[in-house]
Amino acid sequence: MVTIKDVAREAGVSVATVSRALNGSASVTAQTRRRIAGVAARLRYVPHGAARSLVTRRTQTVGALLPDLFGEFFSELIRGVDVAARARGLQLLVSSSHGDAFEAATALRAMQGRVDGLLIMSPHVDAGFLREHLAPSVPAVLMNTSVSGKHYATLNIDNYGGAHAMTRHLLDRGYRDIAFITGPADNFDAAERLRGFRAAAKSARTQLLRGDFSEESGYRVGKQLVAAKQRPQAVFAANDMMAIGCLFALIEAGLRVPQDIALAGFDDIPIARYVNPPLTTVRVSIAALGQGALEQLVARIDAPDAPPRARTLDCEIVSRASSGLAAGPYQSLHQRPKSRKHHSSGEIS
Amino acid sequence: MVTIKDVAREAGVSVATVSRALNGSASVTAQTRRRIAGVAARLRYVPHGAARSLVTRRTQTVGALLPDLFGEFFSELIRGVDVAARARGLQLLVSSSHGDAFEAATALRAMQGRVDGLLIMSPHVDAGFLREHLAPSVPAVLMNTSVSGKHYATLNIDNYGGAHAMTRHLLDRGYRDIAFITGPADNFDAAERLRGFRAAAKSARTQLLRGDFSEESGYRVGKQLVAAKQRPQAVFAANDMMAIGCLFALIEAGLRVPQDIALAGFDDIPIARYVNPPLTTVRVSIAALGQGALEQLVARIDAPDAPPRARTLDCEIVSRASSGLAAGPYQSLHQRPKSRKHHSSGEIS
DNA sequence: CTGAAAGCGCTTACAG
DNA sequence: CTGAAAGCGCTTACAG
Repeated sequence: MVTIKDVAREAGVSVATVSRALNGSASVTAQTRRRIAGVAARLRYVPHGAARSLVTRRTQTVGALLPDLFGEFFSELIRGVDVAARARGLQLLVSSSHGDAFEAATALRAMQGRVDGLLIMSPHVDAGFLREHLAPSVPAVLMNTSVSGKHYATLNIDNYGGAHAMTRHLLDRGYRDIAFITGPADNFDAAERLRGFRAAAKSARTQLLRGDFSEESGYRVGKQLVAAKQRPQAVFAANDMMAIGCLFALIEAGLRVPQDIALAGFDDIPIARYVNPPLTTVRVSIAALGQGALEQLVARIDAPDAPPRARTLDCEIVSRASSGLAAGPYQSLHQRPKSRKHHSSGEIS
Repeated sequence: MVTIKDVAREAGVSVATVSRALNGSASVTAQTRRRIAGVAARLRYVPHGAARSLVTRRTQTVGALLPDLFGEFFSELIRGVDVAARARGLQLLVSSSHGDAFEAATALRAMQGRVDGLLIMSPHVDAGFLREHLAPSVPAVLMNTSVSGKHYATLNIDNYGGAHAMTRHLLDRGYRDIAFITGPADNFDAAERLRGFRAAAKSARTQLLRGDFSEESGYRVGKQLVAAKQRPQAVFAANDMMAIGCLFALIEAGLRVPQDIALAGFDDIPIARYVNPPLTTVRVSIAALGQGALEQLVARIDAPDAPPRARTLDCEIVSRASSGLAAGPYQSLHQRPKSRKHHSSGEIS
């Protein structure tokens, strides 16, 4: 391994000068700097990150604690974080799939001391958990959390507003009898979406059907609806996967969407526009969530003593055929309003 | 910040003893160990990762250099890596979206010295690039690469075998006139898939149509096919996105799939089973790719001087309605059919 | 079984 | 502008 000593010896200067030259300190002759840079390049010198971190107290790394890495949502989230991190020269340490609070705590502790700050999104993380496992000195931003923004920086999707707007959208299209498929009872997003639906649907006939965010649960609810004596005019599912499961059940039973029953979801996952009919849904800019969270974290690292901010990201209604819009012309994934790239194993061109 | 000194003082022992107790060294009384563990917990002591890395020469971190983090493929890949890494107590540093070789080189250098080993998948990375930017002392595993396994550990998907098996599948179903939609000319996966098709289709009538892995290119090829005087009996696209683009063009023109023309893709992206008719395709276990790569890397870290291995992962044919299978009952994403496995080259060297 | 001390590779006041 | 030296927090031979 090549160290700063080797460079110093080779360039005929002290290690202090090498350090200053390579870190762009002003007090080095242009000539000396050039010579040192040349030697460093020739020797393929790469500074030892751990040694530097030990003395600077900075790792140039941020950690992301996520419930999962898989699926549309997390992959876009992490990419948003990655892009914003790269723009600031920060590395990204990820950790996910913590089945329980103990695993989440282990991951959280393992990250402390290796990162300058933490992005946290986890169902296991509440105020008590943080008090127990997160050192107060570690800057952190909580995402999609019910934890109060009083003591921690937070960034939430406007689940309430999105569900409210979608409910109004359905009401505006004339649907007066609307069923809502709920998400898991203990899920913060699900609760907020339900709250938004309830607030907007006060004047309508409503019913709640229990789901758990899975496609299967949507399918089961769809079967129930098919068997019911009186069907609602529209179904609003708390996420797209349930809406799609429900859609399959309705179509299997020979019902027409939206003529017999309208349908809407939440998330705008890519499959939403591929199903038949394409699904009306609420779009969340997930990349913006990731990017915004990283920027909030950087601000917090730079000014740890500033009061934490509680931010909320807007949603957008995407109206497609499942709520009554006429089918449009063919559009590829790449021509969507907000274009997103899709990679498969082959697309590593 | 709480350091090992604080724990030592509080427990009335030397820092050496604290270190030994906390790291599970045998030569510490159970009683001393207990006392120290108690003090450490009370003080919420977390060892400083950088300091430890500096002396142990281990970071307990592996880096993953990927072309992107977004989409089905990478999200599943990274999860496979993450799960395997967690099982071994390793952290995961990710870096992606390098537009050119310079960015990839920057990312590669930034990771060196912060990780114990590297997982590399990048279109910019070839033998020359590695010679230039990767220190020979850094253990690495290359994925989906054309770089020879002589000098580097590699892990590839069996693109050749998968394409070969799919072509045979189409031949077995009686299609004798098969068109192949190619991927980008300079893409390794695309070239291998083409090679597999050619080898298996020797006895059939074939034609090649140029695509670039994008949905649009598949759509364009579909339009060409519709306009052609004589159509092939089946189309095999080098990836699913092109197959889906092609499918839309065919359906738009009023052709029936598979009655008028059969269709197959490669990758088994989730959308493949949602389109109408569901798409016959080649499935790659991407999570297994990520997991396998991490395990190869760990082996390399543990035995840097062992000769590098070149491994290949099998693919699996997933037969759905687009190649003539009758539509089955409703199945959710999570209940995807286990279809027959084909066994090909398996492990080389 | 435990402690004193050296040292990992770097940065940064402090002198000059 | 440059160098000698201290020190970041930890681990680990080396003594005892």
